[in-house]
Amino acid sequence: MKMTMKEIAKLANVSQSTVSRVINGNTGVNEESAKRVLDVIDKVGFIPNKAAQTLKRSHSHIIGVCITETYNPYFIELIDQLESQARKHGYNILLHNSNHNPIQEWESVQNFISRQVDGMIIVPTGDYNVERISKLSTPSVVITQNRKFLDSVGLDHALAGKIVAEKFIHSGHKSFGFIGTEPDDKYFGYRMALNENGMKLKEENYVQLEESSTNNILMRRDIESYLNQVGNIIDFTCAFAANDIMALEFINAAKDRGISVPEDLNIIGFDDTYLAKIMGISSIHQPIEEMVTTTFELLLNRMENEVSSKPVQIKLKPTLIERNSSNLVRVP
Amino acid sequence: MKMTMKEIAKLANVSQSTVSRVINGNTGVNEESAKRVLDVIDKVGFIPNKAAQTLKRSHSHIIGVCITETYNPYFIELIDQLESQARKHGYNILLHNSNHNPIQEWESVQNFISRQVDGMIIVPTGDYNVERISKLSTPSVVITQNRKFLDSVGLDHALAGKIVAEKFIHSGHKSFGFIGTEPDDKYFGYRMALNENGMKLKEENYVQLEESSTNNILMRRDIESYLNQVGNIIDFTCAFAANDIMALEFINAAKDRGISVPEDLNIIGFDDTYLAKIMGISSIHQPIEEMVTTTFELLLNRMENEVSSKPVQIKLKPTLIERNSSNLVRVP
DNA sequence: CTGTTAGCGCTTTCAG
DNA sequence: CTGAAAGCGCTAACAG
Repeated sequence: MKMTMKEIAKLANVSQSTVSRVINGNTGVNEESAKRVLDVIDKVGFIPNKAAQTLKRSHSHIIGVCITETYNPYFIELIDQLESQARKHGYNILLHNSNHNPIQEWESVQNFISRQVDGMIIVPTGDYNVERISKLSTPSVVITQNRKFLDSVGLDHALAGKIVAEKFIHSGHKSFGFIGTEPDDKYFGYRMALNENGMKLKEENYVQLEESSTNNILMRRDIESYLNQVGNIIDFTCAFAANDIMALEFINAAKDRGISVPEDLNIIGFDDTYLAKIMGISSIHQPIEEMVTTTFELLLNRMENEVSSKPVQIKLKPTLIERNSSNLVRVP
Repeated sequence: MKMTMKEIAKLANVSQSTVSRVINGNTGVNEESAKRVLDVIDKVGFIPNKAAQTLKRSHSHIIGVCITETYNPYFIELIDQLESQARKHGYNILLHNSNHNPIQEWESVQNFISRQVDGMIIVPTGDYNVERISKLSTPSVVITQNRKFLDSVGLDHALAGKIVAEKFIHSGHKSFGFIGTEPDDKYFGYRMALNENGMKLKEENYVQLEESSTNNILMRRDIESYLNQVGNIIDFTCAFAANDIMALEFINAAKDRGISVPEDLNIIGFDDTYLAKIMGISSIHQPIEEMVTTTFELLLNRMENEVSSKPVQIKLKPTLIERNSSNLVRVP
């Protein structure tokens, strides 16, 4: 069942190298023999062994992709783009999930190396491994975030925060909230823009979720506990959520307490996943397709040119997609 | 930067085969030399070339996975399980997405073969390729569906339909709806159970969505057009949706017309994705983890034993997870 | 316990 | 235009 070139060669009455030649582009092979080879290949359904090709050519046409989670639908759209654009360029995807675990991340990277991947695309678990990844001879690019040492294509999160802040201010809001895990650029950009406009983000209006709340039971529990803590009285009339799931969960929790969105509370999420689309939640859109396109440009460039120039940091621009949840009705 | 065993051997003053021995389990190697080798490996960060190993051992420790879409969050949970369980067994995942396209599916399979995958796990696009896949020397198992010719682990969809039907009848409903693309086992099981209980599923209560509605804009459009067609009057008080997204979209569309769930309309979805969990939608739960576990059992078994026994069809049992959307309030 | 040797299946000079 | 031959990095007899 599993043929080799040698056998094809015998069947077609040519040498193995001729078989190889016709498979790799036909250059300089007599039409007759070429046809004969092609016929045999077709008849027996021969498929060349890529392990051997990889060994010989020392490149595999595989790209290792390591993401941090699959919980957020955002990552699915990312995987989808990655897979389809990779294929467009003639590459396959070896997919790993680090689950936010730096050790697992490093193991994945080692695995990629051992498989002779031609490049890696990584959503890092943090700063843990980026520097040593940058020292490897296999080119990598960070996606979704910006990190030193490596090419990276992310989003201008601070600008996202600013856009949201300005939208809220423009709508006439006076008290603001934030829903997220640890403070990040989104948060800082949001707060700063608020300050610049003479507004303030009160500390008690930071609905802080545990970093580990990457599953809905925990997330909802954290939200409930916040709400109970403030006696079910939400002191803000608008809030920026660090992702769409958080936005949605907060909206649900509020609704259970008779607080309606957008009537009593305006919410803007982040990622603009289909969750936001289905539920009519305003959200900061990340241009995933463009992000992936840019990532491949960088990666393919590094793969082709040995030249190791300085890493570049690309920050794409976020845009606000307005839907019902920030559609001021009677709030302030 | 990229070392080979030969170089390690030289640095550690042993032969290449000794290096190979210590890497592959240390059996029968003098402790001294072993330690020396290990030290060198550690110092230079040597990682063996799996392409060479694959070529030599003629197995790759890769499993090819080909799914049909990423739109439904159900598939994400599937990918996640597949990846983590594969890793647990020492395998990596090569991920492809056929996008419901049989031609792409076959290309993926060929690609898998060329990469010497040890096995394949496939969500088929239909019956197009299963038979010829079954003839390949690489073992495969179908997941999520049941198909002839190949080992397959799916769900008892007809039973799911029956469970839903009985739940609705038990709640006292008298008129029933169905939301989905083409009629399938879910639908038939549902209708049959209804009939057996003296009830009827009227043809005009079949909210038929285009097969291609695998993105929310199209799906919503189809729902809207159905609703407009029936003059915004929903003739049923309960409906079974073929997946959670459809359920949610229908609930939203109904809500826009002043029809509340569960007050005026009960809905049960399918897949029990986090969408259902977050939104409080009752749904038929698919035991994804168990499904994947079973799939690996079958696959690993085929991979280890050359014996080609008859393909087995496994149908796991669905369960209904009741949430708010089927929580009868005043409907019938 | 360890080194030597012969390939795994393919690509790629090098001659002819 | 085409065959012979070397070798990619590794494993696994086979001798010692």
